[in-house]
Amino acid sequence: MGRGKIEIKRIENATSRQVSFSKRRAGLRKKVHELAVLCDAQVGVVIFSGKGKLFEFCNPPLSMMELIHRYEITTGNTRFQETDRDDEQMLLEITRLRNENEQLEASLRRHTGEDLSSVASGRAQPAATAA
Amino acid sequence: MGRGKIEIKRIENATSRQVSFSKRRAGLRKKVHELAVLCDAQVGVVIFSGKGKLFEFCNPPLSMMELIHRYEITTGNTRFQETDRDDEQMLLEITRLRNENEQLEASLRRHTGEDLSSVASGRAQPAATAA
DNA sequence: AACTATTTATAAGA
DNA sequence: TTCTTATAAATAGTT
Repeated sequence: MGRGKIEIKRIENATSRQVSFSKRRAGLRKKVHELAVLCDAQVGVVIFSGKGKLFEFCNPPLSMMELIHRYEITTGNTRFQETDRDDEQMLLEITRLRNENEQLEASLRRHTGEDLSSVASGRAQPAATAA
Repeated sequence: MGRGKIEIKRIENATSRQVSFSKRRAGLRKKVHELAVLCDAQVGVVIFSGKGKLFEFCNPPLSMMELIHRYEITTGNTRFQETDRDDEQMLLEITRLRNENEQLEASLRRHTGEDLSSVASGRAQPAATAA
């Protein structure tokens, strides 16, 4: 779409490449916006230039990170699956230890009349709310 | 670009909307491919239709997940930061509980000659290797 | 799915 | 870089 037809292959001239990159990024952004609005879709685009500079666009209501999260949930391709499994095990371990602890304290109370504060020192706020 | 100019607002007719969605997705895919090849860029697109169906495209050499990873590293916007903090706290809690437990067991041993197996049942493999 | 009248995007030039 | 414009490409409405 221009003064001449072009082949779709890497533009060798660095200046032309940069100019096309800039123009086509703008074009893509517009297309994404139109697609999202016209067709009621959620769209996110991530672009890294050859030199590694990041460009991104994403239409409301989701942010790019939210969209990525939805993507990961939908595909099941999430590095969180592994993490979540570990977290679940840690949570189970914490629960198990707390129960064991309570039983030990109860047993100890049965065998002594002493205050347990000397052995079971003040407990900090638990951190076991993580998912 | 068609028989008539259209306003950029949600297409109310569901059939037209679906047709436009399909056509424009194809157009977008082509634009993404051209941008990537012509300008030597890495591009990834994620689209969720209104009904939640996922469409994606990403040019080589990266996969979408690899691109997302690069995105997260570049922006520093990774949900791992938060998760890591929670994991660290859980690990600390597990360590604290185990220490407390040991002390309780020791105290209990001091007060009884009994086997503790009745109260402190066999402990499972700890899961505390998560990052 | 195809067609095509139009609109839109953009390559090259200024 | 920004503007211009000739031309290629995308697509809205139609069949």
